Amino acid sequence: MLTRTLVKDAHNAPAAADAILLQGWIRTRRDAKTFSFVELNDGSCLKGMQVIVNDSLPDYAELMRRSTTGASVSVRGKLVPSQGAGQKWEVVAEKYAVLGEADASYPLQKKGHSLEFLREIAHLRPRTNLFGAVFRVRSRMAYAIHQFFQERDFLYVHTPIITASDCEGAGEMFGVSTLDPLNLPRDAEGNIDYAQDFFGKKTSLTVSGQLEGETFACALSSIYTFGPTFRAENSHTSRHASEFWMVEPEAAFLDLEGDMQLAEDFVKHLIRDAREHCAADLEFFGKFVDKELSARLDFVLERPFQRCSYTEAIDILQAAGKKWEKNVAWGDNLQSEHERYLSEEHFKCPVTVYNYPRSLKPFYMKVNAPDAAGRETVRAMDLLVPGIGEIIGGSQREENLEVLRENMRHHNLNEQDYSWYVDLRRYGSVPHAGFGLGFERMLMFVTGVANIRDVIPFARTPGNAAF
RNA sequence: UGCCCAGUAGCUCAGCGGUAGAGCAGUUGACUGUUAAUCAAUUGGUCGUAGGUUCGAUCCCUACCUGGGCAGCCA
Repeated sequence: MLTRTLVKDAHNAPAAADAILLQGWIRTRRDAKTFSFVELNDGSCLKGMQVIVNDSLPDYAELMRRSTTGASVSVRGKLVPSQGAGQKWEVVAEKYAVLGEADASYPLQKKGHSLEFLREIAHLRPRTNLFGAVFRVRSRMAYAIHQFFQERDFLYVHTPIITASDCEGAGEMFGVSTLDPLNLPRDAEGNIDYAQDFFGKKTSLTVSGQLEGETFACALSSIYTFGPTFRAENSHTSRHASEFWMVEPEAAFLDLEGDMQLAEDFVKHLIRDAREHCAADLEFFGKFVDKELSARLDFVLERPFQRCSYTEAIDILQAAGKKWEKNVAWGDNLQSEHERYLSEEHFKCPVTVYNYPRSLKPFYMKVNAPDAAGRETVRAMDLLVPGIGEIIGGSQREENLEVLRENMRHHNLNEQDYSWYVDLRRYGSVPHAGFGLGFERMLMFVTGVANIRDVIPFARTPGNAAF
């Protein structure tokens, strides 16, 4: 029995072969006088394999009638040097079968489609060059994430998807409930009585595994999570999705400085890995998606990321001599236009902004000593990247029990709701830090694809959960 | 959630007060070691939905729906 060869491997064959078996989908067919060219793609690589089907094969006319774009075929034949210029090898079919036809209603054509249209046929778009390439890179990057952390002795921890904790500051949550919405139980005050719900309390889909991740870092030293995350924000932008994947390393005995370095090494590792293992796909993106891609990725690899404190960033923005939509003053959030200016115009490279005003950040971030002007900051950091903006957000966590409690009061949080989290500071507390990287945003950066909906297999955005 | 843009053939778009057009795809034929093949012919549309203005609306107005962009929220 002849085993199947992937198109990718056939292209890399060291020598001609008397018999190989290819199976895949037809991208296009071109008929010549006594034979047809059938271009077969199986998703293993960008480039299809050119198959020559001679009219001497039995049922040639009928086979070609059924060999339309989108049909699936099984081809057994000889791998021979191509007579044409476009490829090294081609396959001369000896046995040729159409497994599944694709009639005229098949929506994918040889010529380009708009990304908006392809989103409507998300079940078929991986059959296009662009999405095949995107999802090959996505798969490789997921692998590279594990490789990076495993090599550094970070343990992979599976934090819960359904959670009763609210990683405050991360965003709105999707509720998880089995209560009948038409007949909700009420407590004495008329509020929904979650005590009668499935878990006996109010639960939601996770917005971050960070708090749970910290508990494992405070036992196993260095951990990471990598999984889906859910935010019920009504965001309509090209870089927000309601369901996305996040990588969240957390390490004990790590400070903000080390956290920033880890983030930089991590991002560079992913880019280097994509360069090495997805070269053909990246070349495709460089040609059809973003002409600057290759130069930008090289540039990012070559230089250290810039670092600048929030306070310095404010000074830079105020000295920029630009008219801002929103004025910049110490204590304000950096707006999109400010972040863009820093990474795209001022530093012209990825930049890590750190030590943000305490008032802007969640309760768990470690508080710095006040500066000369008495201003309070926390050890937070955001990695800003040209073209996308924030790709990583992280911080050193507050390990001091009393300061953490004070922070919780400051944020109007009930300590009882976070008792297990507070315990980490009560028993053997250690300095620790971590960050979250938006996997899709990283993919946008690596591929040059401008919309987050196009780097997720099936995008969930407000009002849209087809498929 | 706010502001903005767009919905016309299967796809990408043009038309814009007088009743609908192109390219591609499809179909038919020709030609050819082609590779987004080429050439010729041809099929295909209650112009997003509902109201309104008008003698007359795809075109102007309003609302809604859908898609997209930007901002906020963040990753």
